[in-house]
Amino acid sequence: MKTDPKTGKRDSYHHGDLRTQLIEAARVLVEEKGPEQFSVSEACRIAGVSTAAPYKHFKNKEEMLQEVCILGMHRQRAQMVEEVSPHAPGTLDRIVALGRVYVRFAQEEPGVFRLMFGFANENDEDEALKEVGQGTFKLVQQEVAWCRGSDEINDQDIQRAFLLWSFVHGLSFLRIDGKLSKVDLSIDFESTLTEIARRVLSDDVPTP
Amino acid sequence: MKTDPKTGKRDSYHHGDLRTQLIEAARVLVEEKGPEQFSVSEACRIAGVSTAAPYKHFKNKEEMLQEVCILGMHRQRAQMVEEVSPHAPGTLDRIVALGRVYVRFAQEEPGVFRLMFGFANENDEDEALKEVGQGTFKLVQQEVAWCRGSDEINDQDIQRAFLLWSFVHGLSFLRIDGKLSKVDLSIDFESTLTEIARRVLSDDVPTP
DNA sequence: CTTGGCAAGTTAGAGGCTCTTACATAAGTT
DNA sequence: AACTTATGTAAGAGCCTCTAACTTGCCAAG
Repeated sequence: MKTDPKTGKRDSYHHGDLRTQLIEAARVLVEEKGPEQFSVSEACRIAGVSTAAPYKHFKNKEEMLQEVCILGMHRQRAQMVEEVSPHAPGTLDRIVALGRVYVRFAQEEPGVFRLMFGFANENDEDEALKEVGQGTFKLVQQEVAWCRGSDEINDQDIQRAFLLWSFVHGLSFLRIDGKLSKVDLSIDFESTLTEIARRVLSDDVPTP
Repeated sequence: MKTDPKTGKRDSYHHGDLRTQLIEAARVLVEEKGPEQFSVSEACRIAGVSTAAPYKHFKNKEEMLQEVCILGMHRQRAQMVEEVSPHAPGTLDRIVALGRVYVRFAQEEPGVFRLMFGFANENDEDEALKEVGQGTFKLVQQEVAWCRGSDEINDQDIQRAFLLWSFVHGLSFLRIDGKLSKVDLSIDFESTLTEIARRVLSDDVPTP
């Protein structure tokens, strides 16, 4: 059932694992050329099947990209959970860890990261997408509440979690869009994230 | 030289103002359907010319979108300059005004706003784009320096300006991507922006 | 062991898009 | 009036997405 990577020919008529391999091919292509430039045809060439084959597994191109998108969100979340775990609950370190994963994921998989947001707005109806996204945001809210010394998330926590999210989101996009190179200042992300978390989570900030 | 909006027919063989009208049609389409969905053919239909006509005025589709992009950046900058002027230099109000324009522009012209960033990364070579973008960022840096009580921009100012930019950038994108509606908390942008500016520009922030 | 059904491939093709080439027309210049 | 240049059209190559109809091979029931 294996495909020959050179010729794209298969042993048998049936592919065996086309759906999975198409998603992986799509992921690679999205990363290589950006979400816009991705074409189903090219993914077919990689998987070694006819251009009509994907339509047995996906409704259309969009649904294919959606799978890439969801897998990306799961990877991101898994990294967050892992990277947060070494730190004691209720510490800034955990919040910084979440931010670090966010920014790093954007840098390591800019194509998928773009897809995750260039996409979700139009496909807002999709429940799976919405749920994963909200779940990840809940992680941040919970950390903020713990930092405050409470298990319960209140409105202020949500507000502050959203501010932190906005910040790392903007930072991630500016970074992958190369806007940082124009700031001819090298930025240490670790300390920047810590600094921002401190400023957002402080209860009392003097007016400058 | 006028085109009949109903039939798309013209009085004369020559259009007279095709370049301008194509850019405007492109802007409208980018706004209506998003930068991805924009097609040159559709712009031609609106302008009432053959699909080959644009190629007398633009190298390709990308160059057409680039014009839309640059005009957008100029609009954004003009709004900033105007909205900042009523406030006294060296006040937080001016910084907040810049942020307000940024977020508002994203909301009022999400298509063009997306284009301005989904685009610039690939077309980094283009000098015109780079210059306008850097110029706008310089505005923020200058305001930050003034807030500090100096005319000279130092490294800390650049750093802080970049933090502010990251924040409003992320806020803008999360907003137009509808991620805010999922935070079932209504957010007052004016006070949020003020709060963030305060926190970023403070010299001394207590550790939470 | 045959056979009928189903899942998952194929080929062919419709209709859309970008962009090129060759030609046609208007407008300005000498 | 003739030449030149700018700006339009028509036709078509070569992509793309997605559909329809056909084919192949697996699996289960008789």
